[in-house]
Amino acid sequence: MNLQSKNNKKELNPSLSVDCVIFGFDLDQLYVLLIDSGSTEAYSQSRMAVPGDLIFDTENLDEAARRVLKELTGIENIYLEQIGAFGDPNRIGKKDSDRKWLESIRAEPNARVITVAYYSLVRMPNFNPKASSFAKSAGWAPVKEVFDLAFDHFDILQAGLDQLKRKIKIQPIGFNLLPEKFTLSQLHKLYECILDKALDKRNFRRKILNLNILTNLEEKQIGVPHKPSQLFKFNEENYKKLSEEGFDNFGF
Amino acid sequence: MNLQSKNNKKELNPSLSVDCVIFGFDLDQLYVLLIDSGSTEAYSQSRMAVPGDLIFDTENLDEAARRVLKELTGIENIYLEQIGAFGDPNRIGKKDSDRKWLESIRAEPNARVITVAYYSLVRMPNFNPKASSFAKSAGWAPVKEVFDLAFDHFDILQAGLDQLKRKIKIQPIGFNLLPEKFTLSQLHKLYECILDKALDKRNFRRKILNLNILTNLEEKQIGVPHKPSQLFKFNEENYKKLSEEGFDNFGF
DNA sequence: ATTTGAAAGTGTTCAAAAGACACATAGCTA
DNA sequence: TAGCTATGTGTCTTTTGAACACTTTCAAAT
Repeated sequence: MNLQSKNNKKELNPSLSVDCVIFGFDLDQLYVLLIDSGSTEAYSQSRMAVPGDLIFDTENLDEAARRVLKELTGIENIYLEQIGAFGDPNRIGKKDSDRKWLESIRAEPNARVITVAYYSLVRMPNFNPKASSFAKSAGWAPVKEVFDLAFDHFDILQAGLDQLKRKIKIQPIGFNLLPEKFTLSQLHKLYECILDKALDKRNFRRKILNLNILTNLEEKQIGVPHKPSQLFKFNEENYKKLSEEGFDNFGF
Repeated sequence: MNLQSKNNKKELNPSLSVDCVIFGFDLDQLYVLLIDSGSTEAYSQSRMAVPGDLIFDTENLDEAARRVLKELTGIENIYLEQIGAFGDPNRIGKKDSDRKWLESIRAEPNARVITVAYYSLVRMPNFNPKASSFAKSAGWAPVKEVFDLAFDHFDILQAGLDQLKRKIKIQPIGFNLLPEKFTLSQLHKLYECILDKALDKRNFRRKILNLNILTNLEEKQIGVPHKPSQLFKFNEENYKKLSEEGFDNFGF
């Protein structure tokens, strides 16, 4: 940082926000939590976006992201990782609909806003949007059915998804999307959804079991109309040992 | 982004900067370009930092980073990748020396500054700090000998190094650090320096040659006091083909 | 009671890649 | 011409990845 140029007119004092791409998984497909930032008095069209807020004075970036998540979903201690900063001068004013919305709602609709994007993984059943007060118009959308979002939020979503794909190959963060007790099939399905490709069932099981980061709960599914599956949970201690040994590849 | 809370006192209008971790390689070890932001009239202690500047009104984040690089080194078209945003409220005021420096040089020494960090890879001989007008006090420091930098720049350096390690395993960006013509030993050494571990010579050669992204120039080193080595160059076309086929692992 | 449907669970074989390892060669220099 | 120094090369073993099909268990329907 070179802040010697004290009074250069060209310098920037933008607003700064965080935006959170919140992923969920319902044992069948991957979802993202979207809010409808339209449907206000002044702007009535639906306008899906990733939740976010301006950053406060005293909080660091992670804290701001956690606050947004907490306010929206009530959930704390969520898995959270920074995607990066998005700061195109025109990022919030590219589309007509964005400009109209900004005019309807902001004192300075042309002010530049730079955002720091995060993605996070939550256990979907822990958050039912309908039950939240904040989220009058929040809901889970299947990631594959999202094509268009406010501002550059579609780019942010894609960047989050890319990072999740990369990350899940080198750290077992996927457990944050599953219930505490889960079956190998569910885990298998999760990896297929995130990586967006089919994985051989037997090979997947062998590999994940060989990692030794699952504890077999010696407990079975009940009430399912087929052979009941063993339930497992994530074994954090073994995972710690594994990572200390310098583990860095799931190889899926 | 949820900008509905127009006039909330707690919101933030920070300054925004970019900081660039510029890596170089002299065929022997990895270097980082540092500037001495001390040695001004008002503050005379040496104070090494990564180069950076405030972001201007009209430029996007990548452009700002490129501008900093250009101004400092005169080099354009450098390989550049965002590391992420660093925004701890206290990131520039943690150390006594930082606070003193800020007081000596800034109108509002306590103003919050959020920075977007980049790392970039340059061919060291293309930039000799001594020859640059801007960089009266810029110089290359061996990465392994850097222990302490201004603000949170040491953290930023480490984050850049980590990202470089990760990235070089899935994209051959290392060529940006080598001269256009290089030997396999030089490439080998580069990978060892970045990954900070020994790699078997024969296995390395086999793997890198099998990728088919090197063109043998049928040209030899001259004047070396040992068996002269073949020279190679990076074959961009073959690399493009390779990545389109879905290549994502160097496996070192 | 029997059948049906649906997902669970399980091993082997083949091919490819990773890892370990040692000596002859070419050019400079003294 | 002897010595130094880094180059360049191949094989074997082990590990990992990929392909592949049938039996089992339970609930639900008949």
